[in-house]
Amino acid sequence: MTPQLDAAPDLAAPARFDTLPLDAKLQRAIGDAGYETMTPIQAKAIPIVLEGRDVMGAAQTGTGKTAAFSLPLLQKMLKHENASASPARHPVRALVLAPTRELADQVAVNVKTYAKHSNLRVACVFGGIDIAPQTAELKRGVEVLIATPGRLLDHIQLKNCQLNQVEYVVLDEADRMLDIGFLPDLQRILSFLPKTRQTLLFSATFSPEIKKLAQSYLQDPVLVEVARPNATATNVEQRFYSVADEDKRRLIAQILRQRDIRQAIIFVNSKLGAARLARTFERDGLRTAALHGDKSQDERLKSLAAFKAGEVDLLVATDVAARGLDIADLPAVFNYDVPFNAEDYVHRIGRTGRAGASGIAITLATRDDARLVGDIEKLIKKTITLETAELENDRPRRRRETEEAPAALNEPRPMAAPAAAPAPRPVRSRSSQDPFFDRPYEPDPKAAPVWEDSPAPVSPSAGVNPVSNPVHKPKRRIATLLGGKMPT
DNA sequence: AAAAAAC
Repeated sequence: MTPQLDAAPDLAAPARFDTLPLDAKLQRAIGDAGYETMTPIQAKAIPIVLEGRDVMGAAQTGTGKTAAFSLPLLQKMLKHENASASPARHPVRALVLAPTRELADQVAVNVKTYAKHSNLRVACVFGGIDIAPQTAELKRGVEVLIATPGRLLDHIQLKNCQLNQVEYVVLDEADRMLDIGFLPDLQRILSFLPKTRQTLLFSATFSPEIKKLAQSYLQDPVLVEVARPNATATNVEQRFYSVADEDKRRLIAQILRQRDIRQAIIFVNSKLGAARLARTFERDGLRTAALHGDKSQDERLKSLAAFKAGEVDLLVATDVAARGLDIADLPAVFNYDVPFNAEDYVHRIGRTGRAGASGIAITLATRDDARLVGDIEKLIKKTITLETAELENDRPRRRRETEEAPAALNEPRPMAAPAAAPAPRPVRSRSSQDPFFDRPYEPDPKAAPVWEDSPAPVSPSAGVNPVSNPVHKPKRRIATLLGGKMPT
């Protein structure tokens, strides 16, 4: 064998975590998690963070940015790990900010996993839930704090935590944290931190304007880019369909069946739209959950957990779910609405195709969406071909009188609408045009219980009829529902 | 045209 051939595999081999100068406690946790080799963003960013430099890191969705900042940050934190033994006040040493509560929670779960063999105390605070337990935890002292901006400001105001000795700040989804909606809160929070500190910004998307703005929050930063910013993950198949609004639901049903997709997130642009669409899929008997800002935090976390656990097949969500959420092996993402911001498109479809898996992203565009689709094309630098949706079963036959109606239709709908509520919409009149309703109903005895088993009405502020959930009807899995042929 | 983030 020639020396060249011997050398080649070594050069190509991805760097291993165990080559990093990380404490044995962290190495053990990495090993426990089953991680061996680093992703490109991890291989590049971790040594630079360890050096103490400010970093602006850009890498595609699903390539391990959380570990890229968490591991070196924890390494740096280890010098504080026995602060809990000291009777003095315990200042926060590292702060991680995230734009949504679910993402903050997820980051905290990750950081805690990496920190589990150390004595570091990691806490997470966000709004929508009882503040008292968070206050108690903060007062006992934490070294690493993960937070959403609003609740953190609350805690600052209440003097529940001391941020004047923060050494490390991470902005996860940094471009979002720096955008106009978050910037005032962010600036207030930063005003409580020491000027001398290490700042890390990570995202899959950075616009030129945000990049420039970000410079003012960084000192002599290193730009770590493993892909052109705004690049979509290469392992996600992207398709765009031109379709009328009223056909969108049927097209989704058709694609789910044709491509045998077992689970999907369906993104819509508004909370009301999410609540409504989720309700229609639910009426169709699909195991569906909704995730949007008009739901209680308890419902939001339950929706996400049920989806992650596979107890729910369709998650209808607003952009609250667009960024960062790591749902293992999610096969598909639908954009029921084209997102208003092209960046959000990159993040939405980044929920699939994570950690090297393949995924499919399907965007449904009406004729009014041409400009938004153009924006996406420009951002991701890929040519978009708008396909015309070929709807099967365009004129479904009417069910004959003698034929037994699907059980789903015969079941009494639990419409216990309060007297004040408007009458439920007449869903049945549309049923014969709806492929879903023409499916025979086969209860799946093995189907996992649906989390909504306790009444979880959509928030009235969402403007949806406050009918209680059809909870006692077993939900059908997509596979069961769509497994057979469509009626002709 | 919206969503998110505190009470």
